[in-house]
This record gives sequence, structure tokens and C-alpha cells, in this order.
Amino acid sequence: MLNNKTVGIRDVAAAAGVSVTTVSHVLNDVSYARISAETRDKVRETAARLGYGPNRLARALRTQRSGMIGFISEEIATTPHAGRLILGSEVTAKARGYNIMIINSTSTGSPESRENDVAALLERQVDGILYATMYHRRFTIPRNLSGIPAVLVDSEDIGGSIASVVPDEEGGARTAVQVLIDAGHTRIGMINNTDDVPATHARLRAFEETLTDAGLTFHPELVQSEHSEVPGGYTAAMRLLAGPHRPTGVFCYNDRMAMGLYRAANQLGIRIPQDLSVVGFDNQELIAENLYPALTTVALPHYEMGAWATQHLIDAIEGKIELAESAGQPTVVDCPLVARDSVAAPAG
Amino acid sequence: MLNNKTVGIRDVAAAAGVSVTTVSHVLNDVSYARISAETRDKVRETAARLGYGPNRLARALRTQRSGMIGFISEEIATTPHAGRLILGSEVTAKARGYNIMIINSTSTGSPESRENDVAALLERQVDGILYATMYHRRFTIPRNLSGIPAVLVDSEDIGGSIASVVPDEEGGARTAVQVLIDAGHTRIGMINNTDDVPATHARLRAFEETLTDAGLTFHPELVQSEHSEVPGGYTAAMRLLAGPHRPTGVFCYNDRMAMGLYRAANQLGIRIPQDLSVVGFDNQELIAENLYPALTTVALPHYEMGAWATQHLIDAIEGKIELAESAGQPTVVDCPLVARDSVAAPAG
DNA sequence: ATGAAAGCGCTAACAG
DNA sequence: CTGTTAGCGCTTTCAT
Repeated sequence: MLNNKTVGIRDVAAAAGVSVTTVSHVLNDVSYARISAETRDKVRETAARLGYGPNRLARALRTQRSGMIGFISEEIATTPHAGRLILGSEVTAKARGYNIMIINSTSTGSPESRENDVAALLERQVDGILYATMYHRRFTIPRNLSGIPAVLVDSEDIGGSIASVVPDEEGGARTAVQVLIDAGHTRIGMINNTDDVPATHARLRAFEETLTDAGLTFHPELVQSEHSEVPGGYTAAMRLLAGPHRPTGVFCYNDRMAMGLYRAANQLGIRIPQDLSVVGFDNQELIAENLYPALTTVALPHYEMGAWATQHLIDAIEGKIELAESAGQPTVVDCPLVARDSVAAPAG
Repeated sequence: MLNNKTVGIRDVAAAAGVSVTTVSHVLNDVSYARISAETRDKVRETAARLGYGPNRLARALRTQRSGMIGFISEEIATTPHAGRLILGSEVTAKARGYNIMIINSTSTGSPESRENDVAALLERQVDGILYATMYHRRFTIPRNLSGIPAVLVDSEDIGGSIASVVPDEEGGARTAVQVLIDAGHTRIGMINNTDDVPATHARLRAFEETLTDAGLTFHPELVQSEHSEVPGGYTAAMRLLAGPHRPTGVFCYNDRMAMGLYRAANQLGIRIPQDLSVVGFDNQELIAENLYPALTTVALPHYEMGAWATQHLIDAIEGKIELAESAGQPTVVDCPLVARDSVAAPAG
């Protein structure tokens, strides 16, 4: 332990010629403390001069509040999304005087390993726990996570017992499709994922509804599904674009599949956005920003979900809200449009 | 504080009918403890039955060892690299019984804000600190970081006072260029960065040396520099490829610039790898894996640097090594080749 | 308006 | 072979 700060409250007290109680009271601005202005100044000055810093561990032991929140994240490294989640959480936590402690988990781990992750945090006396999954799905929380302040991030709790926050898949998809409609497209296709996850179904549903609401007809043959990576996007796009009566606008399940579509279009001599408009989903900046033309897409609100979850977790810790009340259904956060250069009016 | 575990060592002692000392001794496997096998079993059984878990805060306060290491990272979210750094660190720390506490910083912050980040960690009584910069550069550490166990990750300390670990820029660049040479290329170009950072100079130097070592001549007009992003790569590539006597192989400063080169090549009707071989740097998977053809590149060893730094920091904390000894020059870690599909023998 | 003292949960002398 | 006890640095009740 780094005891460069070997200076504690009693050193300050001694140097200032007062008791430790007084020091504690002034440094913590205790409301009921009745201490003269001069004493206060003297204490503060002495503390500063000695370079005093509180030992948060000792305080935590005494107050039963560590000011630490545990953050369990699946696959921290494989996706840039986790970084934004952590950032949203860290910034929010710091603003409220908390720090975050990170544990990396895997989406393939056993229930016991998940419980161990939670237990490790509990031994550290964290005030609450944030559990983030790698992608939006339905998730069964570790048993020992229930009954303590916790929020599930980017997944819905199957048991419905804890609060959670997820992206607004439907809203985001509607936004994306509407961009195409607003640009004047009437024959719109979709490249979808084949995985059985909430996003797959919600985005398809929203696609269909948005078309219908706009008075356009939904053509089942204009939705092609594949594995949600670049090669899948390419394959699906080839099917979608090679036919005789191709769409003039395409909504892609994610930016990676859109990247595959770009390649297919390039290969077929179809220009984006002149001959084909495309909108993605996720706003994976490395891809969306760097594709040519830059991809118009809808952002997955990872920073915001991390921030929301942290804000509410802390509110619950501090007794300002009751997390149990929102446990029933997930809080849904907006997926905003990020307009770039891949959408134009249809040709002719 | 989550006192679901309201069960402490004294509860276990009472339930097992022994003293707290005995419980502490058996649960911590204290070497000099002389306790009968039966007592040990009884204690362990009781602890398990009651669901006892140690309060690491109390232990830390008593032992002056928190078992926490602080991790300050610049720009956690903007680069996927930070994720790998954190992962390497977290996995290593966990394996040795430590946890990591994250603080997000910025590369543009003031010296005071950096010192505050360090101070926050110090108040938490972390046993040591890892300070990671966003990219490899020369860095002045916060003043209050000196004198405590700490290692600088992905930068070299200008003051030379603390240990650091950086990627082997030269070695990585040599590897990249050698791949081109081994494939039979003799006219090789480079697309370089314009920033004045160690990587720019080291990679260029290695490029030149590797050519010379192979008996090839270095043509200054075959190195084109621009801002190290996709558009810069495109611009530089247009200059490099539009000329009359263009190279058959190109080494790019990073994968993003290589992506720009791909677009230029596509536009000029130059096929990769048939007409042009390319190798990148960084192994930004989202790009390198998904470009068509997939990009052969050299990996920046973020996971390894995180792991190395953590391993050594903990060794220092535990008194196994003296960090000061390696403070003079940075430890350099290998940048391995990631062979994909963008290199072939030169045409005809 | 200020101070003494107890105690948060644990470890480690030291004492039997 | 096992138990008593002091104390890590702090907050807070209670006294004065």
C-alpha cells in the first residue's frame, strides 16, 4: 500500500492543535458541527500543508460505504462498444464521487464463474454492481446478484428481477428506414442477421411497420438474412442486388454487413449513393466513418446506457430511488441517427 | 455497502466454537499456525456453511495491502486498443489475486487533472498504478506518480524515472517490409504518417534499413506521407500509384491508411494482391479482417503490454523485483505478423 | 464550540 | 495447539 501519504487525520489534528474529531468535522463539512471559522481555516490550512488525503478504505470500513461500484463486462476487448459503456459509467461515477472496479467476464463462462465474479466484487465491498453483456440479449443473472443494488446493461433479465437498460431497437430501426423513405425511396430492402437475438426480430418488425405506415408495400423477397459479419453482408447483398428489380435503398442490420454490401455494390458497378442508398446500424465508427462514402447509420447508445445505469445505480445506493420498481421491464434508450453520405434521392 | 454478507470472522468463530485467531489462521493458511486437522475442517466447514467471505477492506486496512491496482487510461473509449490493454491487465491481475480500478483520463488534460487522477487512486490505497497513454509517445508522468510502484504503458517516460513498456516499432516494421521482400518484391513503397511521434520515425528508419539489408535501393519518392487516417492513406496512395513507375508492394503506417490505399487501388483498377501487395500495421481487427482482401499486417501488442506491465508491477509490489532498475530504457515488446491475404508475388 | 472514546472487520504479536 | 488483544484510519455518539 502506497503510504507516501503517511499523514493521517491525527497528524493534522496534532499539527493544528485540535482533536481528530474537529478535523474530521471540518474536512467533511459535517452539518451539525459547531466550529469557529478560525479553527476551520487552521485545520484546512494544516491539512493542505501536510498534504493530507483521506484513507478511503478506513472511511469505508467505518461508514459501510465504499464509494466503489463494480463493473462486470463480458468480452471487454473484443468490441469497441464495451469501451463506451465503461466510459459512460466511469465519467458518471466520477462525477458523483464513486470509482469503478472492473472485472472481465466471458459470454461463454459457467454460472459458477459468473457468481465468482460477483463474489469478488462483494468481498471488495462495492456499493453496487453493473453487469454488462456483450450484446443485447435475454440473460439470466448470477444468483448472488439478486438482492443487492445492481443493474443489467444491454440485456434484459429473464427473471425480471433486476433493473436493466437496453437500446431502443425498434425506434432505431424506424429512424433508419424513415431516412430512406424521406429521401424518396419506395423500393427498400433489408439485410438482416440470422441470429435469434432481440435485435434481429425487433429491427425486422420495425422495418416492416415503417414501410406499412408510409403506405409502402413490404416485399419479403427484399429482406435477405445472413451471418451478421462482413461476408454475410456481401452474400446477402449479392442476392438482393443481382435480381432484376432491385431496391434503391437498403437498411442493413449493422455497419459490418453494410461494409459487405459496399463491396457487392462496387463489384456490380452500383454506385452509392447515386444508384443505391444505404443505412446501417451500430455506428461502429472505424467502419462507418471510413467507408466511402461514409455510412449513414443509427448509433447504439453505449455511452448513454453506461451513464444511465450508473446514475440509477447510485441513486438506488443513496436511497433516492427503489431499483426494484423498474425491474419489471427494461428501460429503453434512444438510438439516434448519425447522418453521413450514403443516402441520396433515388435516381431518375 | 452490500452487507448481505453480514457474516464475519467472529460469527464463524462463534459457530465453530473457536477463537477468531484460529479462524483467521486456518482460512489464511498461516504457515506457523499449529492447528489440528479436525479444527481446521470444522472451521472451513462452518465458514462455508455460513457463506463467509472476507471483508477485503478490513484486511487491507490491517495489512496495508489493498490488493488493488489502479489503471489510468487515456481515452478508454475512442480506441479499441485500450480495451486490449485493460484486458491484458485485468486477466493478469486476477490471476495473481488483484483487482483493477479504472480511471479514465484524456490526452489533452492539464497536469493538475492528471495528478488528481493519481491522487484519487492513492486515496483508495491502491498498491500500484498503471498509466496507459492512447498511443506510443514521449510522456511526462504526473509528479505524484514518482516514488510509488508504477509502470507507464505504451509511452516512454521523458524523465526516465519510471519503468515503461512500448511496442517494438522497428522490429514490427522490419517484419512487415520483410514479408514484401520475401514475396519477391523489389520495388517497395511506404505510406507514412506525418505526426512527429516515435512510430513515424522508427517505422521509416526500419523500412529503409530493411530494404538496404536486402540489397534493394531506397527510393525517397516511394515514401509518401499524410495524416494517419483513411483519407490520408487515400491521398498518399494516389500519389504513389498514379506515377509511371509504381511500386508492386506497399508498407502502410497503419491499417487505416491501408484502407485508404485499398480505395485508391480500386479506383485505379489496381488489384490487390495480384497487381499490388500491401501490408499494414496495428492489426485493427475491424478493418484488417474485413477489408477485401483481408489485410496482412503487424499487430500492436496491447494485450501483451498490459499483461507485462501488470506482471512487473505486481512483482515490484511484492518485493520480487526493483522497478527502478528498468526505469532507464523502456521494455520493448514484439509486434508479430498477422498474415492474411493482401500479399502475393509481384506480377509477371 | 470542542474532545474522548468506541468500533467498522480483520491480522498478528504475544501469551498461555 | 489455541485464545486475548491491540490497532489499521476513520466517523460519530456522547460528554463537556
